[in-house]
Amino acid sequence: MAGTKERIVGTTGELFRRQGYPGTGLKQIVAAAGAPFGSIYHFFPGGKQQLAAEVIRTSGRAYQQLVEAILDQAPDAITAVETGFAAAAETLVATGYADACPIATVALEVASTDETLREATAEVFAAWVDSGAMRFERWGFAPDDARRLATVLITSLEGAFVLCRAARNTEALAAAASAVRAAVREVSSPEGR
Amino acid sequence: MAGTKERIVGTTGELFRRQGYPGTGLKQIVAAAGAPFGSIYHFFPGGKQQLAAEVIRTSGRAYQQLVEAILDQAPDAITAVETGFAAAAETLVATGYADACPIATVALEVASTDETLREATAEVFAAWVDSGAMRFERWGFAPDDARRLATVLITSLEGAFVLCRAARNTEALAAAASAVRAAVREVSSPEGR
DNA sequence: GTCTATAAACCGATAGAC
DNA sequence: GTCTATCGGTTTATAGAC
Repeated sequence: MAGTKERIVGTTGELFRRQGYPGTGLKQIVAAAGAPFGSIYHFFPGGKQQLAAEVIRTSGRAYQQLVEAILDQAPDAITAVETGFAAAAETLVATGYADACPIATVALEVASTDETLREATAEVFAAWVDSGAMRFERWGFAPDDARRLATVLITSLEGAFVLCRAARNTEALAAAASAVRAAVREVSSPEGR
Repeated sequence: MAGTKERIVGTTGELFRRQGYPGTGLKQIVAAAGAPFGSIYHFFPGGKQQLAAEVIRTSGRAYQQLVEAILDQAPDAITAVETGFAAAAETLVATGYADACPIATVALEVASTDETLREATAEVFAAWVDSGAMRFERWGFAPDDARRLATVLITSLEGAFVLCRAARNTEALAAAASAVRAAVREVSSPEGR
């Protein structure tokens, strides 16, 4: 039994993921959330921007926990990459190529248009990198390698999401996975470095 | 001395790159292009959607030629990856993290909302992969490796653009470049395959 | 605090003068 | 082919009843 505010934030997150920030109207949000229009300005006096900032941070945190749950089951980095990309592909297909990254669309939209929201997306991505780096360190990598590999993992997923959603197939996800595996292996057995 | 239509298409491309599709108004387009409002519907009877479709294909083709010009100067794949990512980082910094991929924002926005425009973005990405694959073949890679590496190159760039524009630094671009290099090297000297 | 009504501005799209 | 005026409709945001 979620409160009205939580329902608005959750619904807005789903709409942002599919339609982006300017593409989603407040009217559509309250209609989908089953909430009265005034509730938005009751809970978010700062209007659409304040709602968006909270949505970015909330769905960013939720997605991070989802990915962490997957990564933490893996015994090593290669297995983690394998299962992570497989799970992403499954979700993508199962949702008709709609549910990829919850904030990427908004991140690109606000990067040059809304400094407040850009900072919110930057914080989310930074938290993801930190979270991933911690796990790569746990799998035995040195701090800078761990940070670099976590960045590689996230950028590869994000880039593959763009191509896969456009093409409506998972080819880019498979190719991206192979590159991340290569990057992990190169550090694990550094023969040409 | 570009015609009004070409000026509208060019201006719209720049606005889409920064603000996305629903975030850019037709009024803003004609104002920025110095064209009368009626010209849009004179040249694009299908309205905003038809204009967007032409913008996606046009800027997709232009960006492809830009990248090809860089890749064709490289003697081998590793050098090409190196200079390609370096050029992307330079452009990003020089434009205040605005000029990254010309169609990624729109691609994510329309992927689940406009089937016509989604197909346009899919065609552009497919052409990019074909173009890159041809060059990797020229550098000595087998057809499927070439296609996979081209896909890796494009997805890595796209994903890095998302994080770099959000964070306003080029760290993700550097990490992504290292992964693409690793993927190329792994095929060049396949010891663990 | 919940909900409705409405304001003021803006949207895409159209009509029609020139 | 250029340009302006305007139409409905929708947007974000607010005022105020309950």
